[in-house]
Amino acid sequence: MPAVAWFRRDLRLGDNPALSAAAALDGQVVPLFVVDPAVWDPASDVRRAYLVDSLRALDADLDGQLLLQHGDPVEHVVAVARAAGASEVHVAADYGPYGVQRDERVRAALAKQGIELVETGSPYAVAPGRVTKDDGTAYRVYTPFYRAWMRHGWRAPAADVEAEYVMPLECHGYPERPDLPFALPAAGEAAALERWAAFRAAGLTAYDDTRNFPALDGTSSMGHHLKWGEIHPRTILADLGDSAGEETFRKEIAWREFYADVMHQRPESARASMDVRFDDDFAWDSGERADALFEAWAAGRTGYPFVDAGMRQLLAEGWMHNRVRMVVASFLVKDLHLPWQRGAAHFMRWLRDGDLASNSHGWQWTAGCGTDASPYHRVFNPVGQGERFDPNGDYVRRYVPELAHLPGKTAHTPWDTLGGYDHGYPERIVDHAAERLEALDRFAQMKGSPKT
DNA sequence: TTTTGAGTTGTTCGA
DNA sequence: GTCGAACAACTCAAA
Repeated sequence: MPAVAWFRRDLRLGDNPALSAAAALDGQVVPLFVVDPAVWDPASDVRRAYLVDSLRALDADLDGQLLLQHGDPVEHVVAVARAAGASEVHVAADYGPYGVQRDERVRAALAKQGIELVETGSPYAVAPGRVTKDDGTAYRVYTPFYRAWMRHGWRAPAADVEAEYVMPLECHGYPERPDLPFALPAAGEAAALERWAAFRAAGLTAYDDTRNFPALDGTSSMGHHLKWGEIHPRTILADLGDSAGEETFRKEIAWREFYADVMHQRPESARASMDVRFDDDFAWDSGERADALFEAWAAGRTGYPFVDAGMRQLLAEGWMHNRVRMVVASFLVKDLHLPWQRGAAHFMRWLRDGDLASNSHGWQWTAGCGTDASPYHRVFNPVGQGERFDPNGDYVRRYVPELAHLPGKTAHTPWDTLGGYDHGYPERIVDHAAERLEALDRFAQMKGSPKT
């Protein structure tokens, strides 16, 4: 009797314990992916295109046996399991706010047919909820979490699977892949393993030094592979030693796990500030002027070159360097006084690697309302950050053509440079020094102590 | 039990 | 130019 392996955010065959568990029954497996309107409909073109690419790669790895269905998972998972005569549906546990309730509904519907939903593993090295303080509650500070996560440890990568893949129903085919004005990086398990090998060979040793400089190819670019589970973090961790670069990269993996753990503990924190004062009491701006400022930010027309380069990179590539993500986030929240949720939604729309937990909590860190929050007085200077992390101005010139004529670091200060505005670059939409003081003032006006 | 010190990513100001 | 202090309040672990 075959078992169903229902893929969701684990689009790979290697190091896949849920797939191994499905194959362990009698070797026959129905590999299923359901294109769920609840996930598909709100997704941007970037995210849709990447998902289609990733599904095609998985299908190829399965010799064309991936069964695609479109619609409500409750309906389709049950129908596929019944058609296959399966008594078990195997999944990797999903800990996201939507995934948890979806899986509850599917579990209940399957149970009515005498079919079991079996969870094996998760998209994390350590499943959310496993690392706790001695009193059993969850960590709210990263560094203690990291130490406890290291002590907890994780399994070795799972063995390769031997299975016969079968398709008991007609396949619905791929959803339409939107045309993008740019090329996405290659999707799929082979591409993920290739990128990981290349990064290990070329970038990992210097990662500690180079990851903060957006003009360099110093980051791993593994985010989109991890987001869809084309590689498991455990596969990555198994390759990491103790050099400075490896330790720093392990800590980045741990950030992903920390934020997933926090969101599991507080599902509403995907949209709501952990410190509720920031949603209830804080003096965010709104209205026509605020909307115009938001549009300028989103389009990369704030007049601050480093910010604009980042926002334009996002639109041009579906990706933004992490250092610049922090700078543009700080600018939206502390210079424009707009709520972090507006920026987070824009990021999730455009980032090919947008992960709900990391995105929401990264923004909350910047806004000062989240777990392990940035101190309120930590306001990034958009010019200083540019001069420090893009000292030659290469990053700015790459993404802001109106500044391409300005040499070296002068690209960061067109207002101080003769001919700085000759090619149509916009004036600064706000005065950073003034808005920094305004932000500090609004924080000071918020009453009481943090309410989490 | 209480106390103490550290805690991803910063900036400004004054000496 | 460099350097330390100040910019809060809270969480957590260790002493």
